[in-house]
This record gives sequence, structure tokens and C-alpha cells, in this order.
Amino acid sequence: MDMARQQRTKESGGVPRQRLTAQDWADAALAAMGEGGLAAVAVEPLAARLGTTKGSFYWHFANREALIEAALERWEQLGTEAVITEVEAEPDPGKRLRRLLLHATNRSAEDPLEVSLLATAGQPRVAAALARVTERRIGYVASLFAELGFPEEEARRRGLLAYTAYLGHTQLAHAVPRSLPDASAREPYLDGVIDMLMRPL
Amino acid sequence: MDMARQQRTKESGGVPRQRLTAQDWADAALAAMGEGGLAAVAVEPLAARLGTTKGSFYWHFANREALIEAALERWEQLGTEAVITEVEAEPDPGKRLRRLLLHATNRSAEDPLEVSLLATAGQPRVAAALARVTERRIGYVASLFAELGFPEEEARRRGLLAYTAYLGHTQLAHAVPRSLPDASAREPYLDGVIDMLMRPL
DNA sequence: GTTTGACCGTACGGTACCGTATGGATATGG
DNA sequence: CCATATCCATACGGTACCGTACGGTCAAAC
Repeated sequence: MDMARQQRTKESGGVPRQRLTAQDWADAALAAMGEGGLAAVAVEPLAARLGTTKGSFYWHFANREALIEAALERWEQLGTEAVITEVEAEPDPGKRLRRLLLHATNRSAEDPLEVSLLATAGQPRVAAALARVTERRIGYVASLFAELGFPEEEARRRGLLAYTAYLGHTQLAHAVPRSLPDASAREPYLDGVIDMLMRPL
Repeated sequence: MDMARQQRTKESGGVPRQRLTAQDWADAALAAMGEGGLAAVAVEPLAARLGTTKGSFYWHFANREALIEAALERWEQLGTEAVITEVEAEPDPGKRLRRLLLHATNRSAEDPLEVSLLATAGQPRVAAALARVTERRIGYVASLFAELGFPEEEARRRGLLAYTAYLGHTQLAHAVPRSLPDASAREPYLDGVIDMLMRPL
């Protein structure tokens, strides 16, 4: 994330030492969280990874908690609204649903972050962020089904089913990938699922 | 788990001191894992909880790894085969499917263990256990659809969809329970899902 | 009743991390 | 060109855990 930050010092030799911002730390925290769960969001390892020391960290943040908070906030923005607005370009709601599911499953197949977050729903802060994101997502999918002509309640049901299937799918993608259809069969599989979900009563 | 073990010493006063078995430790590990994830499987806290000390632990196990291994093995037996054989009593495959899903969702709504395990799929040992259990479960559900008359491939597809929906459902049950239908609507909701899953092509 | 092996308590050293304290480096702008 | 605010390095003490060493206790077998 945010590959290009330079602003290097006027240092003479090799390694480009750089000053860090709070967001650099938040992004690093998200990355670490994806790889090793919340436990991996540890100040000293992160510092090492960023090529700096705790001295930097405790300048930008009061403590580890504050870092986690910041990371979650960042995730909330990056992981949901971005996808939704991207998908909104498509006018037809059926195609929009398909595009959304394909996008979401592909994305989460690479990015273990969501799984790690769900894993840590014990933490109240994580739970709160998850609650907001989940409601937003299910609500959006349900609105698609509503647009497709299903009555309110039925739309919510199907939205929920679609979202739970998505969640389970990402779990398996990381925990037991070979239980899923292989790459070539994945898109047809998803089309079958979507078909089923869109089938009229 | 395993509430009743006594065999107390001939000690005079109040607290019933007891000698522990490896399985006591494994069960405690599973409980801790459900509450706090793999990180909570820590020797010293577990010892305190069991009213004993590390001295006991390192008699029964070589190290923490071995405990985790044992706990996973125990989970594999308790969490899958038990349910399947319980459900097998029902002759009609449609009802069997319904009973299975109801049983599984209810169970996992109370027990955070599965979620914690999925959370820790990074650990190779956990991944291996998960792989076995997942294959077994999906295979079983697929066999139900096959029994219902769906061709091989379609049965596997539907089994997978059912299982991912189940997984996602348990995730939400622990992370964002209010996103699910409330208690009164849960059974009708599941029936609707099952209906959809069993709908012929 | 003593011995023996299974089981546990306690004390220790080692590691990884949190958070604080404090001085040093660095980039402006006066 | 130097003063000041910003940012970082280093050293330190504290905590929670792992694993080992070793002595103590208890029940059963003799």
C-alpha cells in the first residue's frame, strides 16, 4: 500500500532512510495482521520491519492499542467502500451482483486480512469495526436483490445467504484451498451459485 | 468437558486436589482456544486454571506444541464424527440434511472453537486438522445431495455451497450476531436456505 | 512399612515484548 | 546560521511466558 513515499534525508550513503508517518505504521500493522493475526501487530517487530525503532512508534502513537485502532479505521475505508463504488459503475443489478462476488472472492483469495480480523472478533474494537463493515456489505447485497425485484424480507435473506457463502468461501480459500473448485472451475461454480441466488421464488 | 473426574486424594481439608491426565490438559487447551484463540493455549495460565503447576504439564507433554497437537486430535474426533453418526439415525436424506444443518449451526453458535481454529489456519498442524475435517464434512454433505438424486458434480457443488454458507454463518454468529435473523426467525430462515439448496435444476 | 515409579511444586534462566526516559539528529524559518 | 519543533535511537525496567532441574509426595506393590 502506498508504495511511493520518498522524501529522503540528505544522508550521504546507501540506504534511503525515511521519516515515517502514522499511516505508514497503520499500513504496516494491517500487513502484519494479515500474515500473523492480531498477535503479530507488535511494536518492536514492526519497527524492525520498517527499518526503524520503537522511538519512532511511540512518537506517533500512545501505545499499541492506538495503532490497532488506526489500522482498523484504515481497513474499514479500504476494504468496503472502494469495492462498492468500483462496482457501482455497472448499471444492470444482476451483472453488478456477479461482478461484486467475483471481485470479492478474488480479492479475498489473496488477502488473508479479512480472515485474520474475523479471527479476532473477541477484541471489542475489532468487533465494532467488523459490525459496521458487515452491516454495510449485507445491506448493499440485499439492496441488489431488492433491485432485482425481490420483496424486502426475501432480499435480506438472500443477501445474508450470499454473504455467508462468501465468508465461508474465503475461509476455505485460506484454510483448505483444495476443497474449493480449482481455478478453471471457479467462475462457472460462482455462476451456478449466483443463478441459484437469483432464481425467482 | 468430562465434568466428572474425582479420584481425590485422602487429603483432609476443603479443595479436592486431583491428579490430571493428558486428556484433561487437552480439553483445557481446547476450552482456552475457544475463548482466546491459539495464543491462549499457554502452559502457565492453563496450569493456574486447572489448579496445578507447570510441573504437571511437563510431565504429560514434551512441550506446548505437543499439547496443541493433542488438542487438535481430540477436536477432530469430537467435532465431526459425533455429529455425523448422531444424524445418521434419520432415514430420509432430506430430513437428514435439515437436521444436520440445524444441529451444526446451533452447536457452533455456542462454541467459538471452530472459529478460533479457522483463525489459526496459518499453523501447519492446525491446517492439517482443518483439511481433514473439512474434506470429511463437505464429502458427507455432498453425499446427501447425491442421495437426493443430484449427479455427482452437482452434488459436490451444492455440498460446498451449503458448507461455505454454514461457515460464514458461524463467523457471523460470533463476530456480528445481530446481522443474523433473530432466534425466532432462524429456523424459518434455514428452512428457506435448505429449500433453495434442494431445489431441482 | 518400605520401596518404587508416577506425578507434582518450586525455583531458575532465557526470550520476546511493552512502555518510559532522555539525549541526539534533522529540517525548517527567523 | 542558529533556534526550535519534530522526529528518531538507545538504554532501561517490567511482565508474561517457555522450558529445565530437581526435590517432594503419593499410591500401589511387594
